[in-house]
This record gives sequence, C-alpha cells and structure tokens, in this order.
Amino acid sequence: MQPPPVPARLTAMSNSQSDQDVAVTRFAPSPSGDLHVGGARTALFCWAFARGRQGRFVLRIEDTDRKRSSDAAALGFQEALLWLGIDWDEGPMPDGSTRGDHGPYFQSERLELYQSHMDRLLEADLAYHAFDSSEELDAKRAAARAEKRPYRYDRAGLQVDRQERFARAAAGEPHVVRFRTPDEPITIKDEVLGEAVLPAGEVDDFVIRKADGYPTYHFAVVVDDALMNVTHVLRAQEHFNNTAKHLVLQSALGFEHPAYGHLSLIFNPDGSKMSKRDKDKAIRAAVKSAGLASPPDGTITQEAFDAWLGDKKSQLDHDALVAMAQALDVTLPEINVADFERSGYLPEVLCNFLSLNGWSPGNDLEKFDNAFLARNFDLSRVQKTPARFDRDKLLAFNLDAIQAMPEDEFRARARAHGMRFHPQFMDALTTEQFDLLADASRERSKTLDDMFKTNGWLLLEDDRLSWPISKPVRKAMLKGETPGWTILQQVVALLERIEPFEGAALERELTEWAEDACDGNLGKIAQPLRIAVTGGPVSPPIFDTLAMLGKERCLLRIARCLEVMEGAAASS
RNA sequence: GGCCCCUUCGUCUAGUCAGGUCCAGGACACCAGGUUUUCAUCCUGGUAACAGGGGUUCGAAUCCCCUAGGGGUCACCA
Repeated sequence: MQPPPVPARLTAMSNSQSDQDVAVTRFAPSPSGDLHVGGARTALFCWAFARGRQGRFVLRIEDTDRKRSSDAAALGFQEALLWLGIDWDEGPMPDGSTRGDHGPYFQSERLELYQSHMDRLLEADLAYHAFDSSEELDAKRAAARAEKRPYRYDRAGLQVDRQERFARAAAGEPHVVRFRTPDEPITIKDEVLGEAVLPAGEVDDFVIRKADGYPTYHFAVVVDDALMNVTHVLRAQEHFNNTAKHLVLQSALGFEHPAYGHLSLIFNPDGSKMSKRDKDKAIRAAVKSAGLASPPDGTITQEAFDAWLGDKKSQLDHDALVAMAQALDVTLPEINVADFERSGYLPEVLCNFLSLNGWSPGNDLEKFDNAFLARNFDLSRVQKTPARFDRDKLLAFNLDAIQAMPEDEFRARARAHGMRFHPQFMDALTTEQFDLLADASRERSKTLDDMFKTNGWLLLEDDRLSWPISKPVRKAMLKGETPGWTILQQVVALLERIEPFEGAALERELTEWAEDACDGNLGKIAQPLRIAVTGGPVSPPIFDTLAMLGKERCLLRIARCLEVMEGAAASS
C-alpha cells in the first residue's frame, strides 16, 4: 500500500505580535546536572547577540524529559548564569518570580499550548498517531544495522486507517504522534556554517509527542521559539541536523523560520569531548595508578568502591568524587561553571576566555569584558571548528586579572570566596591577619583559591607544626659551612627585640642585621626563618609571613624548630 | 556505515568573503637568558603552522577539484 500523499501545509499563522524586535535569542537548557562550560558559552553568545542589538534574551527551561529534569538543576543554571554576569529579560528568576509576557517558561507548564498546535497537525494529516511498540522499533533498527542499511522509520503507522488511528488513540491505546515529513530535500541555512542540503528521505517521520503525552524536544522547541518570537537560534552544533526537522515543522505549522547559528563544541586538550564523566575518569586513573584495592579512609564504603570499580560505566556522585580527589591528592578537572567558581576563577575572566573559544574580535585583541562582547559580537566571526579548552591559558588570564585588581577589591573578593568555600579558614583568622594575607598573596595568586590552598601553616596550632626534611629544607637549614639553623639561633635575640612586630620594622631590622650576619645576603636568614615558622620552604614574603603570625607564635615555632634541626644536624 | 560539516604554530586564533603589503601576525604553552628573600610574578630573546596533491593565475593561506584526517548526527534525550 502506498503511503498517502503529503498533504498541503497549514496556512500561515502569524506568530509575530506587536513587538518589532530585531533580535530575540534564547538559552534553553534542559535542567539536568549543572551548567557546562560549553552551555555557558552558548548562553553568553546568545546574551551578547541580543544585548548588542537592543533585543531580548530569553531563558527557557526545557524540562520535557520528566525523568531527568529537576527544579534544583533549573535553579542551579540560573545562579550559574547570574554569576557569569549573564542576565535575561524573560524567564524564571532564582527568587521564584517570572519575567516576561511569553510565559510560562518551563516547558512542562506549556502542555496545552503544545496540544493545540499538535491537534492542528493531526487534523490536517500533517502528523499521525503511531502505535508501534518500542520493541518493534528496536527490532527494525537492529535489522537495519545488521544489513548495514541506514534506519528510517518505515511509516508503519500510516498503514492503519485514519479513522481507526483516531479511534484507537481516543480509546487510550498507548501511542506516539509522528510528523509526516515531506519527501523532499531540506535546505538548512546557517549563519555560521553556511548552507547545507539534506537529501529527501534523510529525515524520517520523527516523533513529536511521546507516549507519556509530553511533546518531544523538536516539537516543543519549534512551538516555543515561534510563540516567544525568537528570531535567532544559537545553539550547539550537535543540533545542526535537527534543524532540518525544525524547519519542516515550522513550515507545516505556518511559522516563520528563525535564523540559525550553530556553535562548535568545546573539547578537552586531548581532543576528547568535554563531559562531566571526565571527573570520574580522573579519579579512576588515580585509583589505578595508586594500585588501590580499597577506598581511602573517609571516602566511600568498600562495597560502593567495589561496585564502582567493577562497573566502568558507573560514576561516583559529586561528594564522593570530591572526597576521593582530596584523599588521593588529585585535582578534579573543572567542567561545570560551578567548578570554575570553586577553583577561584573570576567570572569575567571565564566569560572572556570562553568567548575566545569560537569567537574573536580580530585586531589581535584578546582581553575584553562582556560589555565589549555585546557591542562587537557577530555571527560572521564565529569559528566553525571545535576548540580545545586550554586551562593554562585561562589560568594565565586569571592571573593577569588578579594582578590588575586594586588591593581592596582583591581583599573583598578573596574574602567572599573564602567565606563561601573555606569557612573554617576564615574563622581561624582575624580581619587584620586576613588582610595581611590577602595583600601578601595577591601578586602570586593565579586564582582566588590559591591563598587558601597554600597557607595551611597559618591555621596550625604552634605545637602541631612539623618540619619534614625535604631537599630544599635540608639545603636551607643543614647544608653549608654555616648551616641555616645556626643563623636562626642567632636571629632569635633580634626578633625578641623588634617592636612593633610589623612588616616595615621587620624588614628594616632584619635587612640591617643581615648586612653583618649574612654578608648582606638576606636569603641566608629568610629561608631558615620561613621554614621555621611555616614548616616548609614556600610562603608569602618573609616579613609578611612573620607579621601575620605575630612575635609570640614566631618565637615559639622557631624554638621548636631549632630543637628538631639540632637533632637532625647531630644525627647526620 | 549513510547523511551533513570542518581543516593556519603544541593550543586559542588574525589573515580567507573583495588573490599581491604574509618567506604568515598575536596570545597561552615551551626553550634560553635576566630580575627576585622562597614560591609565584616580572623583563628580554627564541623555536614553532597555511593537512597532502592537482589545477586557475604574472602571482594563492586566500579561488576550483581530488585525497587524507577530524567532527556532528542517525532515540518515545535534549
């Protein structure tokens, strides 16, 4: 039996209301997991495109997959966008309110809207109920693959008589609705990639309403973009082929076609696709290289550990990953926007860097802010090729931004970061101590997190400090004609005298003292001092280090250190 | 595998649409020096690319064709 001819299209339906927007873009994430940097870049470009043209930027939540969507994730996306400095004119707000006249902005709340357009299609035979079971379809797919033939839906649903289709659907028999794709080539015009023609038959009769009554992505996106007057759809390149479906659907529904621009993907440095799985992979690699047979203390149970290791496809949850990373001393790769925040990257730097992956203003200009991006962003300069995400360069940009920051801004931002991610660290320090630390750390900080990671010595009880004899410690303390510890012995009396015990006074006195005692070589005393008060060879400039700790604690630490070093010197 | 897209230093890219000013520019990384009380910074210099092959042209990174490589997609997920 021949399939019935393709029916005529519905007459044009005006979906342009009174607004004369030249540019309406939208970011439409599905709320599962966290906002990925690739998604963040898409959002940023959408935002910039609209902002640069006095247009509107819409946030829409595509939660038609009921199994995977969550409200928490939707909120997380909003917070991540706001943190990046991306705001929207329409859509849900984190406080639960909604902006805009084209809502609702959660697809799960737009079901009647979809239904009315679905009915138009069904009535006009531009779509049809199909009663194939998943098993039947799977079998057909498998058969096609076995014959090395591309699978296309065979329109089995159309073999059922029209009246019967409607009757069975009305009777409640499980079914999907499929779109009757016209048998003709489809031309995709893309502002980034150019024009592409998909041969007739390439797009089959795809499902537009699932058995659970929810529209599929393809249908919802087309209806929503039209009803929200979206003029420019900027999205990831993985959607490129889907565009053909959206185009035919728009024609059938009588909607105008928005302009499309497909953005290339963002990859890892090794060329693999960047995904949340990378964190799990990093931990697996660390476990393997350490040859671990049981989980480190304080992480996960042996049972969970075995189950996880036994199933390569399984992934540890976030808390477990963090615990494992800490125990194994590995850094998890940052994948989500929230990861970068936690790692101490500045949002304006992340945006700047993300923009550079796929877009550039030309003229060898690299450093710019979101306002500049909005003013200058255009589709013609968007890169067609995927970009590998270079964390070293991002880190270098972050460093530059921190160095360029005024001292008090750095204090404030570092403090906010500390309160959020290192509360126990902040509790242990007085305001004065923290400011001292921030000022001393700024010029060596690549991230806001650095100072919290490298200054644990400040929090330690004086009698808990220890001095592992590493190579640089041995060199500074024990080696040479006059070993460092003997110089340290001599400087104690001076330190006891210095008042006030502050940076300037310390610098003056110690420098003068080194003139005689160390042949003018401050390093001879600075390193032993640093090691004595911090337990290791690395800390902020020595005078700041001493001042932060205060005289009493310094002297206590030095005294204990001298005992240890004398012992080490005697036994070697 | 079918279909679609892409291809400039290790990486992100400028230059390609309007062929000469490009023996290809910048940034990060890397290498070599230098500054510095540790670390990190900072300064100076350097190595390094038009995927390959055919055309067109006085002239090609830029235009055309082929090959190779890479990516995307083929769900009742978005």
